This record gives sequence, structure tokens and C-alpha cells, in this order.
Amino acid sequence: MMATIKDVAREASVSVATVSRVFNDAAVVRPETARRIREVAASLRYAPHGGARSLITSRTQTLGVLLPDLYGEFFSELIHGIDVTARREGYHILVSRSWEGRTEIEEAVRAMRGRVDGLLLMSPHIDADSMLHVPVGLPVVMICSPSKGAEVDSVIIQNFTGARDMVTHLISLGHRRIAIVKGAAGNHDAAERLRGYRAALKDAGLTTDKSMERDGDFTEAGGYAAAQSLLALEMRPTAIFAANDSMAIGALSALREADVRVPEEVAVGGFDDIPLAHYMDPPLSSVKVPIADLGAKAVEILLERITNKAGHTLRRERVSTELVIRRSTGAPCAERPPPAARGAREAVKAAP
Amino acid sequence: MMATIKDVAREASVSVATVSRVFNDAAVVRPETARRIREVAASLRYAPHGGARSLITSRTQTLGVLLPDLYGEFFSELIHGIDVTARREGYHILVSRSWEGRTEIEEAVRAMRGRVDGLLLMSPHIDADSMLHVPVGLPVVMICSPSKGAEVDSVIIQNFTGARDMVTHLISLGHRRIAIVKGAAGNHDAAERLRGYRAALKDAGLTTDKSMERDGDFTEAGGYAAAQSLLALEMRPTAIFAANDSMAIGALSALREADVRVPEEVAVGGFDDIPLAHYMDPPLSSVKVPIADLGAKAVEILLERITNKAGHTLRRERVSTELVIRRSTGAPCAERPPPAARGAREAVKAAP
DNA sequence: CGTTCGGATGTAAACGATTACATTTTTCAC
DNA sequence: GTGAAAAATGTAATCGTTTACATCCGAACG
Repeated sequence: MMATIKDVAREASVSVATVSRVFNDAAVVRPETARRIREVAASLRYAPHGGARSLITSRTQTLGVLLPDLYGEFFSELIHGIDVTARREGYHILVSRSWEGRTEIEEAVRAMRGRVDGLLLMSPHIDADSMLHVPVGLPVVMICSPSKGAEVDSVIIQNFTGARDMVTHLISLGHRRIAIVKGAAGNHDAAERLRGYRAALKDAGLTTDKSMERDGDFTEAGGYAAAQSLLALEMRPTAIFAANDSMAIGALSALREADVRVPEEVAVGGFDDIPLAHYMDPPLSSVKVPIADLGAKAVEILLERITNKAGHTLRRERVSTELVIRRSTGAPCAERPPPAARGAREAVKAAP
Repeated sequence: MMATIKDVAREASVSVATVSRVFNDAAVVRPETARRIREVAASLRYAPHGGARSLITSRTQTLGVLLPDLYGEFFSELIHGIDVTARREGYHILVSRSWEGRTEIEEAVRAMRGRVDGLLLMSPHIDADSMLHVPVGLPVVMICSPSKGAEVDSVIIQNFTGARDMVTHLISLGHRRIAIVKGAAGNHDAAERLRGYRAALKDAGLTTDKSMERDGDFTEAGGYAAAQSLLALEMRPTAIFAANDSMAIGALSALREADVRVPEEVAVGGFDDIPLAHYMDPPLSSVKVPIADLGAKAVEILLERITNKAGHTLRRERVSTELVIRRSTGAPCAERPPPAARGAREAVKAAP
């Protein structure tokens, strides 16, 4: 039905080899001949068959991307970073989501055999780390996944440092009872952020208090519920650090509903710095994560592995975070200082 | 390097045909033999080569997805719907973004030749509709794209109805000067929502006023700027309908900064009903769009085309929207009525 | 004019699977 | 035990490319 290289060859009265040469500008073809072939190809709507090509060259020009079932800005940004970088290098991306257990991932990898040249794998669940030892027979780069001791390239977010910076910032503002709304249980990023939180407290000589550590799940609803339960405590925290912005937004909502003023009574900090953080009321302080860069860097490493297949050293890169201070942590807003002549209530509401 | 079907056949002392049969359970193979083959395959880490398989069967079990360069919840949800549905039917998805012009899309389609069985194409830019007439030689389903008169299957959002419902709701609340913050110029969804806005005004016997129609671009910043400029008018609107939630959120931020109370002084409505709408202050009324369903439906239609290649009739489905009323349009919040005993100021802030 | 050289093109063997058809083995009724 | 039918397995063509190697042809040289 669709034209093949043979059709083009026949129509242009040349051999398939010549046609192939024109499309891969591998060897010299007489300009006149090349022109004729291109014309015929265009009129026949010929496009080389990817499958056949990859069969013989054993290169697919495609990168497999295996992601957990995550939603929202993060996913979107990540794919964007991956796609742009991959395409710049002439690669496509084959995306698959919702892989949970080890067997499911193995199945996915299996199904990608012969369709991709390498794999980008994000598997933040800590239990899944056994999966690291699944030899896939393909270059792999792990994204934001536990990679303790495994022999895999990886890129991760500086969760620990980012969280520690945020909490240290809160401490420097005088807060002493600082709560955390944790990320999803078993999630690697969540665990690291918790570690950063604890480290900051410890560095400041404060004791960690389990009642200040609430479970969360990275959703607005989770943050909302956690904040409510924190407000019910006798000794309320004076600051809440949510392990991501969605939960921070849920928390803000709970505080507002309980008529607790932010940041006067309780300061709130998030993580990720999604675009919306800036537009919250009050604007949300957060830890900026360059998500697209994360994807881009993962692709770069993977392509390096694919091309220089000769063993290079293990790469384990981390993209660094940046503390973005806005009004929700009570500091004067760095981005847009509130007009001087305003009463207290207005100052609180000024945004963004 | 990687085991092929031949390796398995040799190792299991059978022919490649038998191995193939085991993996496709096409014909009966003696259980004993099958077991041995599976064992050998497992020990050799054999997985069939997708490229080779698709070459002979001329089916790739893959769907191509071509998207414009869009960010955020929408994209994420859409891919999710597509991926889940596709995988349930045993298909993979090959995703590509950032295609702008007609030539770029053609190039992308070309590159997908032999890698996909069909195409999901989203190209909301109105100019791009010429592109509809590019014969790609593959089944195609358009998503949220202008498809006037073209012979393509498509799925779209009921933008017109959704927008009209929202504006009608505002009118029913007594608003007479209702502004709109438009979506990106040249965008099909944006144009339809504008049409719905105008239709609602007309139906109510109100005149449309160009000064009430502001340009936007679907971003928070755009909504923020548009709201500011609307506030600068002598005859301020009493309600603002933003063509998506991001812009509505930007607008809320601008209103808050200008100390304009929502919904008392100005009501605000959005479109999309992203999860965050619920957590805004005040909670944002919006038009719920089942984005994942949109993707799912597109996949269903495409698969139908792929399998029943025998011509079926043109399908042009639309997913319906639903008005979600929250506090930003001033009606008593359906979801969580504010506690009775509260002063005016608190009532405004109650959330979500 | 016969070599030789090099550029342009053709020939045919892969690549790794599927599958129609051929062949072998098993089963079973008589 | 024999033969036929049924079941299991093997053989080889095929899909659409790429590419090493062979071939062809004209130009340049002695």
C-alpha cells in the first residue's frame, strides 16, 4: 500500500542501493540522479520504513521512557525536557506510564526490546530498587530513583540540600516548632526531603519531634488534611514545610479556612516551585527544581552511553535546587516589595 | 549481543518456527516442548525484536502522538488518558512535541513511518488546518483541532457549550458587565470559548462590548495582566470569565493585589477545573473538562480505524463539560457551605 | 590504443522475526 | 500390524532496509 524503496528504485530506473544512498547521503551519487530520485520519492510519498531500517542498523533512534503514574506539572515538564533534548539529537521517545512492580517494569522493558536504543527509567518507589539489578541489556539512566550501590547512571534532584535550605531559612526567621508534611510513603524524593528537614533541625540544635512529622501523599488533599491535624495540636507548629507545592497549597487552604494568618501565625514553605506558587495568597515560598533540566541531563547521559558504548565511568549527576523566598514564609517579598503605605491586613494580602 | 530467536531455537534444539509459535501461541506446541523453550528463552533473556516483528506483520502495536508544545495539567492528563487506554489494548505510544508548522508536522509524520500503526494529532492552531489535508497514509484522529470540512475523525471538547454555560450562570447571578480573558490567539479552543461567551450574552439580550474582551495566552501571567487592565477601566466589569483556570488564577491574584473583593465586587470564572481550582481563595468556579476521557476516546476511535480498516463512517466525538460552581462566582459554595457564624471578611476568606 | 584508475551504480547477503506449506511423528481404529 | 488422520515440528520465503563487494564506464596517461 505504502511505497517502498523498491518502488522508488523501479520508478527512477536505478537500484535500491542508489536510492538508499541518496537518503543517507552515504556515498557520492551523481547530482542529476539524486535529484531524479528525490523527485520520484516525493511523488510516491516515500518515507523509509523505520522498523526495517532499525533491523539492519540495529539502531532505532528512539529512547524509551518509563515513568510511574505521576500527574501534574512535574511529569509535563520532565517530558518536555526529555523530548526537546532527544529530538535535537534526532531521537524519538517512546513513553510508558503506570508501571508499578518489578515484574511490570520487566515486562515493559521486554516490550521495548528492539524498539529503543536506551531507557530512561523513573521508579521512585524505594522497594523498587531491587529492580536496579535487572539487567536489561540496554543502556539505562535512572531519574530521581534510589540507586544506592547500583551500577547505573542516574540523575537526581538535590532533595536533601533543598529541603535543608528551606528549613534553615525558617529557623533563621526565628521558628522553632517546624512541622513537615511528608511526601508519599516509600518515595525516594520524599525520604530525602525528610532527611533534609531533620538535618536542618539537628544543625540548629533543635530536637526532632515525631508529632511534627505528618504523612502526606503529594496531593492538595493530603496537604489539607495534614495541616488540619497539625492545627488540632495543643502545641501548634509556627511553620509548616510541605514536601511539595501541591501539599503546601492544600495546607494554605486549610489554614485560611481555620482563620490562621499566614505567615504571621504560621509560615508555610513548599517544594518544586510550580508556576502557581507565585500566584498563591500569600505567594508561596518554595524550592525551585529545574525539572526540564533534569530530563535534558538524563537524555544527554543516555546518549553518551549509547554512542560511546566503550565503557565510560559511572555518572551520577544531580541538578541543584534554589530557594525562592516569597511572602508565605514572612520575609519581605523579594520579588515585589509591598507598597510602603499600607496597613497590616493589606500587606498580608499583597500579591504576587 | 542480545539473544535472537535463533539462539533460543538452537539451545532448545527446535526450529525457529516452534519458538515463534510458543511466543505467539499461534498453533499447538507440545506442552513439554513449550516449557523447555520458555526456560531457554528466560535463561537467555530473550525478548522478540519489535522492529523485526513489525516488519513482517506490518503492525507495530504503537500509536504515534503528536502534540503542540503545551504545558501543565492538560498535557499530563491527556497523555495519561491516552497511555492507559492504549496499553489496555496492547499498544505503546510514541510521543512527540513542539511541532509548529505544516512542514514540521509532515516531517514528524514521515519520521514515524514504519514505527506506528496510527496517529493522534493535536494541532490547535487554526492556521494549521491546511495540514488536515496532508495525506499521511495512516489512520489519524485529531484532538481538539479545527477539523472543518476535513475528512478526519476527531474528538473535541464542548468548548462552546461549556463557555456559554459559565457565562449564562454569571448572567443569572445578575451580572451585566461580564469580561472575558481570551485564550491564545489562533487557538481553536480559545476561539470556541469566545464564541460561547458571545452567544450567552446575545441569548440574554446583552450587547457584546469589545472593551470587555481582553487578549490572553492561557498563562497565569496573561490572566494577571488582563485583569489589571480591566480594573483600570472606568466602567469595570462585575464579572470576569477567563478562558482557562491558569488565567483565572492570575486574575484572582491581580484582584487581590488591587484589594478588589471576590466575588462581592468582581466574580471570576475559569475553564478546565484543574485540581487546584478547588484550593484557591476563594475556590474557583470553573468548567470541568474530562481531559483523560478525551485522550481515551481518541485512542478508541483510532484503534477502531486501525482494526476495522474497512471504511467506517466519519466519527466526530465531543466530550461534554460540566459547570462547577464554587465561591468565586458568589453562589453559596455547593461543596462546603461556609459556617454560619462568621463576619463578612472571614466569609470571603473561607476556603475551600 | 591499451591500461589503469576512480567515480557511479548494481548485486545480493544480511538483520530477526512470521507463516504457508511440507514433512515427520504420534495416535488410534480396524 | 497397518494405514489414515491428527498433531507436532521443520523449511524456506518474505518483510524493507543497509552495505560490502562487484561491476561498469569513461577519462587520463604512457
